[in-house]
Amino acid sequence: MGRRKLEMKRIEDKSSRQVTFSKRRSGLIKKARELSILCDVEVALLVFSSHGRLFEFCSGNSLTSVLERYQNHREEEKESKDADAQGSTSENGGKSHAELLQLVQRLVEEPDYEDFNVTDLVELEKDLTIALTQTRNRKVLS
Amino acid sequence: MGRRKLEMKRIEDKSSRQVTFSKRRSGLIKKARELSILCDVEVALLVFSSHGRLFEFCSGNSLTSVLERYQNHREEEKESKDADAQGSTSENGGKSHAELLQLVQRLVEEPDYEDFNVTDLVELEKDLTIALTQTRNRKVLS
DNA sequence: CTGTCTATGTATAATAC
DNA sequence: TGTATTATACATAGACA
Repeated sequence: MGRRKLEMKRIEDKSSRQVTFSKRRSGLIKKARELSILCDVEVALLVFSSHGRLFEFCSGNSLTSVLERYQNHREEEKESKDADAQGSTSENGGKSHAELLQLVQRLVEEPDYEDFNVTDLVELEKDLTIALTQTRNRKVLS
Repeated sequence: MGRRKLEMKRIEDKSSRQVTFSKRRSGLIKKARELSILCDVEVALLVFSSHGRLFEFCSGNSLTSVLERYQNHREEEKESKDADAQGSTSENGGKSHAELLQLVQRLVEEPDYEDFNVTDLVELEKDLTIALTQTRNRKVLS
């Protein structure tokens, strides 16, 4: 977005890093504001400079209210996870991707694989959904 | 940034609004991530869709830790405001803004003002820097 | 609703002051 | 140290699948 392409790693030169920080920070805040206006959604953004200075943007009245909403959201999320964690193998969300891959592979290669029953399949579906969500999140970030 | 320029107001067509939300949200998260990597700073971003879904980005391990840092920052700020509301010359940062103003005024009006030596000037500079930082913080938060 | 394409509008890295 | 300019890279609106 400038004269040349930047590698995605920490800018080593202190001076350029500072300049880039200043420019990109305002750009980011501008875009956060645009998103909240155009799409009529709540947005909160916090940036701490390396020297501890705080820059923030918030679509509504106060960042505090957004943060409260975040806390509520986390609690609700936790409750719903607890609710269906009854069938889950681990607290934080099903099997590892490697495990899932093996499971799916067995299922595909051996259609009569006898350890599978409806309960297993329901759990498998849930794990795949989680894995899918995680993968999508990573994609957005790359 | 597309075929035509968008007005900065809520997009009325529900479908376009949703599409724009999806695209700009990923763009914003990507840029938040780039800022945190390139400039080696802490960034937290929260977006609530109109249907209450949460999308978030956080540069470190957990949003919680960033939010804690935010809370601390607010407390420190409150303390420093309280401090200079008293017109303090106290521990945490030099002279009151009123005192500084007088000092600078004397310096400007009387170039030969005799009480100034290098040590005083160094201290003055330090005080001005602190005052500047406090003013900037207030500006950012307003 | 998700992905793709592409013309255009924006953001910004480097540079000049 | 900013501030302004410019050349590029990037984001995305609209259209379509």
